[in-house]
Amino acid sequence: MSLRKKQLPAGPPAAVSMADLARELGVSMTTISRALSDHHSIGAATKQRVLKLAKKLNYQPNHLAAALRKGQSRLLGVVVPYIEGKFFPSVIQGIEQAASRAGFSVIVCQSHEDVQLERRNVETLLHAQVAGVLVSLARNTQQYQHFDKVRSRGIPLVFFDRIPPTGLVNSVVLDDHAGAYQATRHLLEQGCRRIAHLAGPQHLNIYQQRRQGYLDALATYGLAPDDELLNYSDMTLEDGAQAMRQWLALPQPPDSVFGAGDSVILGALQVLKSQGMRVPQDVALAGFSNEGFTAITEPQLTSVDQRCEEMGEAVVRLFLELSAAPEATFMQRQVVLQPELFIRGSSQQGVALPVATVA
Amino acid sequence: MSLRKKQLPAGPPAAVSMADLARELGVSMTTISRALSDHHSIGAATKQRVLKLAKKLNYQPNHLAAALRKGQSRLLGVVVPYIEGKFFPSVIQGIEQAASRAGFSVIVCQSHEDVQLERRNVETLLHAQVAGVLVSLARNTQQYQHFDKVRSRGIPLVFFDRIPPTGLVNSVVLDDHAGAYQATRHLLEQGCRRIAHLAGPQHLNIYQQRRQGYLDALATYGLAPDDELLNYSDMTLEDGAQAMRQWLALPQPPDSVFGAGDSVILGALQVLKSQGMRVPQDVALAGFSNEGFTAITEPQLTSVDQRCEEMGEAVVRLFLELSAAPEATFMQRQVVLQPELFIRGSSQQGVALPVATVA
DNA sequence: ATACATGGCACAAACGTTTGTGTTTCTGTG
DNA sequence: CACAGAAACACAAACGTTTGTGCCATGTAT
Repeated sequence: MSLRKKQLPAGPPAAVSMADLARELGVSMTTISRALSDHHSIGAATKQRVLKLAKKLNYQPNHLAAALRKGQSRLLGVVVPYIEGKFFPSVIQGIEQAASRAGFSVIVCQSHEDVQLERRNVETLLHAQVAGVLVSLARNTQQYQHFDKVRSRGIPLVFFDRIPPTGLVNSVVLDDHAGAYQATRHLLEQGCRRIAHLAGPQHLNIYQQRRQGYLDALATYGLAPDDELLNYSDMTLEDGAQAMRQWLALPQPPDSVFGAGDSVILGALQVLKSQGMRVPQDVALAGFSNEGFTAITEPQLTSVDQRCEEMGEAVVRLFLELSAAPEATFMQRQVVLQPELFIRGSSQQGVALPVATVA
Repeated sequence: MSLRKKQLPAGPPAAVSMADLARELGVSMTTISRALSDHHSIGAATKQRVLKLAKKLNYQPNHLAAALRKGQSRLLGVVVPYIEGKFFPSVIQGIEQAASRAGFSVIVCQSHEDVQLERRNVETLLHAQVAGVLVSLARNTQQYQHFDKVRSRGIPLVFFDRIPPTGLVNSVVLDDHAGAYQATRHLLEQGCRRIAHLAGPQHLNIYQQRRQGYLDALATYGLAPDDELLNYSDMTLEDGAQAMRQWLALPQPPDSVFGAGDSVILGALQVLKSQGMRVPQDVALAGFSNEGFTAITEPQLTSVDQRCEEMGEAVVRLFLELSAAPEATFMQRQVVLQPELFIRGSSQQGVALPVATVA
């Protein structure tokens, strides 16, 4: 009724497409498409006109259509066991950064340490036509056929941190062996000689490596490993507490503990304190992952940092290489990052100043 | 050269499409499509044949094409300020669960507390043709035009936890006021009368509500608020430490502190311990969020739990309602969840048994 | 002046679905 | 027997891009 310049279509959002631009400018859609993607066969003047009108009409490219046509989207699928804690969020953070720089978006799925869900997640990602799949394995994943589908579709597949035992994959890992070796050697340098180890499930590469690093460090000092001091578990806080209680009951308890995780070390710490033992004087502690809470326990926990963001970026870099060289999907590259040991009060006297660090 | 049953196409992944099924079965693509989506105009027998062949040939529907045709994907976009800590991962967890039940996948983006990035994230999601956008605002978001685009496209928009001050949106929030009220009343019931408050940025609805809950609880006990005991900050650990030091220097220091977050309370705790004050005897503490670390400090921290997973599920439920009633995009619904107070040692003697709980 | 390369653009066929509108066959009813 | 109506399926046009190829001007070398 009122005198508007143009009667806006009432309900529908009225998305503006290339066809609209083409009509408006009196050129073909080809020209529009090529102008927007900066194709060489389009004149500079035309490009300008197209760009300008696109801004003006607030043209939003439909990535779905593009993806359909090109058979490839700008989506990256990520599957992780969980996103609590510090490690995976940080890695994802790194992935997002690098991905968005390269013009990719990221879908994150959690497997909740369950192969079933992991399988379904991979399906979901394939359905979403992702351009790549980045995976850190669930704890109980022992079979890997669900990943064959990814490769058979020619989609780059990169594992990180928790990778399949067969080396025939592209992967980014931390040098877990080196991290464990450093931590253990640090304990040795503090004078410890009966060093216990809280190990994780050995079918996971990372825990295997950490255990080996521990053993090798002992060997360097000419120490034989003591089976009594080697505990295998799922690395929960309770697991650490239980193991520590058993060790304290030994005729000759350990003088220090290196844990393949931080929670498990926290469990040990709580038991030690409840039994009146002093940390690090009676028993020194070192963990793995450099979780956030390592800085707020008393004493603070020495721990191995995993370069989370770097790992995320490396994963994306590797993906980009793979997708640049389509034939190279069957390549096997492994990127290894170096960890860093954060020394705190749980393993060294004089460092245990929790409040001083805050001041 | 060798005698295989069929010469497999060498390189290409050879994705099987509806056209393939149609050819194989000698029917039209229409039939295939309708059979797969269980349309009523397809005979039961035909449906069976199609389903069977689909399984056999391992047919994978191309969601992109479907989304293109239908103008809507099965993707849900989520924008959160960050994914560290406990809250957002848990909410996302809830979202994922509910979403996958409804056949949706989830894209997660972080705004890193930056409006700029938030804006870009929303763009990215729109480009990905998401079916819905679920947002928790960045700390410094004060303008909201970038969300108009979403609504103008007719895409359901749901805010959660951190929502715009204008009530004209669909949202899911915690009853922050009730949570703060409960926590403060709990301190009052412990005999505290000089209760300080570590408040957050007041332009965010949640911190405003928490402050008000604190004030109202005081009022219930006939206590007037003391400006000296009200501290505003960004709620970091350092902020909490600094405020606590100032309060301890007062002629009449507080006998307890309620913090709008857990980190900020942790900062206060560390200062208290470093100055030889006993918690909760000299100063009782209560925080907000029920972060993981509240259970490992000494004493453990009393805190308000935010029903994270429930929130995630509620967000998706609301989204589903909105997308079911397309016209209702301009509806304004607000779902309010009730928090739960977890009482631990920092506010009540006899509860502070950190190790006993582990045993 | 003819031949030839080149820049700048248009045609039209894909990509894999969904869906409104036929078209055929069959069953039951008047 | 004729006819309405349903059941079961096919046709073909979308959805918004990308891209190989073809066309027509120029401009340059011969």
